[in-house]
Amino acid sequence: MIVRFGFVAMSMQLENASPSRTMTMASFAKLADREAGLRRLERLAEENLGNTLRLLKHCKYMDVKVFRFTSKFIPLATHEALADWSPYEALAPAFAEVGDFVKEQGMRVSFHPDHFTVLSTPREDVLRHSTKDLDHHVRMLELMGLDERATCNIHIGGTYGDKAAAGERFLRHFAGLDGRIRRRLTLENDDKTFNAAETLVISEAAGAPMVLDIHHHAVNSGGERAEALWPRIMRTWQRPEANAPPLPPKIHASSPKSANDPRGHADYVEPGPLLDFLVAIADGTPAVDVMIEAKRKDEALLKLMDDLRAVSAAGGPVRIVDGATVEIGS
DNA sequence: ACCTGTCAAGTCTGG
DNA sequence: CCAGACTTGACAGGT
Repeated sequence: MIVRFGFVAMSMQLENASPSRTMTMASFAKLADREAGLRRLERLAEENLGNTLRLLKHCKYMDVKVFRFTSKFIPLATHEALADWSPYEALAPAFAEVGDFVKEQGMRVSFHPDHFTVLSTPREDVLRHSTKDLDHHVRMLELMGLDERATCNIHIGGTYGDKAAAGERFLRHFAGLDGRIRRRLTLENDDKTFNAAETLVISEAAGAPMVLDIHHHAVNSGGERAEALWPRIMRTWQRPEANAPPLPPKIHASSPKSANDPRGHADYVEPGPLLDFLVAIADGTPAVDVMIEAKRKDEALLKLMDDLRAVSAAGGPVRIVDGATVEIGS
């Protein structure tokens, strides 16, 4: 089984390379010239995209093929007070430049709209904002010229005291989305509400791939073993409706911050539990991509690769392929 | 140069 | 019904 590792949004190694510089609404509102303010937001976005290109070049240097973009490229992009503003045309060349590099390098990229995007909501206004946010993310991928292998990962959302009803509402709202949005969505189990087994049922019903977060599963397992769910999770990645070739399943990996705060993310990733899981699924799984979600970002990935090199050198079930790829099992 | 409170957004819990 | 927690990088305003 080929395992490619990736990381999220930013680098702890590159200096002054934030991809998510922003401006608060309070300081925007203070500006005398609104048009000049909008140009300034667009300049910030260009800077964020430029820094993302630097990050992608850094990925190339590290052999990293799997990367998640920040959701904060364009400050205040979907803010109600700026609804008349469309930054997309002005930013098209900067997005295209990022997309061209992704395609040149054959990278797998994604977004993870944050927890304000909730398709299980009973509130009409929240659904409208969520849909707008998803459209915003998909539009950025389209401006990059990336096909439907570039996805947006979301959680099922809140339960509002009735998980079954929330799940049904999610499916109804999901079905109501534009195909161009729907076909890019992946669904992830979370650490509080919809666990892996529950997310899997919804993924299957929606026809959307499921991202398995093994840390979330460790703290919200519902009594299931992730290995037992794996064959079904794998099948959700066949994506017959997508206008793009199939992708390897994706896994999120992080480690508990402490016994006190088991849901928090630690600086680095403990190799043990991750390796155990990968060994357990290696038979019958040709390839997976593993997103490292640790506080130390790319440094955590490099440290994990060091740990895996040590396992390999000690005769463990790991073969190092390159700086961010290993082979496990046969 | 460095520190602290705040930030557009949603949901859950506890009072 | 409302305040605070959750979680996170970066701003904003202060020293």
